[in-house]
Amino acid sequence: MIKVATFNANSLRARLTAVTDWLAANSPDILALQETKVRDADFPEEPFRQAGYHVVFRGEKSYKGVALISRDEPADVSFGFDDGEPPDEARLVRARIGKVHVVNTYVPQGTSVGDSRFLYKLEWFDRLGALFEKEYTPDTPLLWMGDLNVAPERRDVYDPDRLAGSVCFHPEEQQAFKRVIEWGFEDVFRRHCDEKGQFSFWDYRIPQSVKRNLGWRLDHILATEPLAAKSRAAWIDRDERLKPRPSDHTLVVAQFDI
DNA sequence: ATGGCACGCATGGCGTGA
Repeated sequence: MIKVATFNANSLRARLTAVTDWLAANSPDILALQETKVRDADFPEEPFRQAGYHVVFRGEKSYKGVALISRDEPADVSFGFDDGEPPDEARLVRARIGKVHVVNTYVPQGTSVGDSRFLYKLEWFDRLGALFEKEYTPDTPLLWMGDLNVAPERRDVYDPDRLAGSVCFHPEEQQAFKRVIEWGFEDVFRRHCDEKGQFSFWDYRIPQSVKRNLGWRLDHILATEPLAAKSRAAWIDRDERLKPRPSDHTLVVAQFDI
């Protein structure tokens, strides 16, 4: 069995102890991090090495940043897109880890509907779809995980009527996301849990948002069909979000029998 | 009521996040 997880840390340095404690307590084989908010020269590699993990990362000052933390040494590591447009390396890292290919993305949040950054987000999904098309096949044992910044369905936000048309819960984003999925992914979390009210993000600004469960499901673990068929469990670690000084996201976890 | 809170920064207010 292998265990994989994804986590938007909202600053790795602010969350370093939380992440290393979580690794020690949960022993995942692969952890995908987003929003590390640290330039490569300042990345805290040593605590992960001491914990027995390999780590590859790409970040920039203050914003963005992705990392892959793994028991096995990652092979064929690459960052960003290679499609002639700006590569946006601090949002995409991919590698082969053991028998599995992993793509870890921090999809642009989009700022607000109509903003140029919202259009960039929609294009970003198209670029990602082209990357999957070019680099993999749906038969590849492939994991796509990360902060994808889209709640795909009504059951994935706390108040779908109120939030209808909001950034991260907008039909155009959902369609762009769905187009990528239709290339050959299955939502591994949804394979194991179809309840509403299963969230991975709760806004800091809403009082008692976690206890009131006013959240969004924005962080996802998807897999191609041959790999999804081997998944045995998936869950959201809500308790981590209830600890002191949390990220505004929490971890999504899945296990595979491989 | 479109607020709030957390983070990083050649900080003391601002841009960003979602």
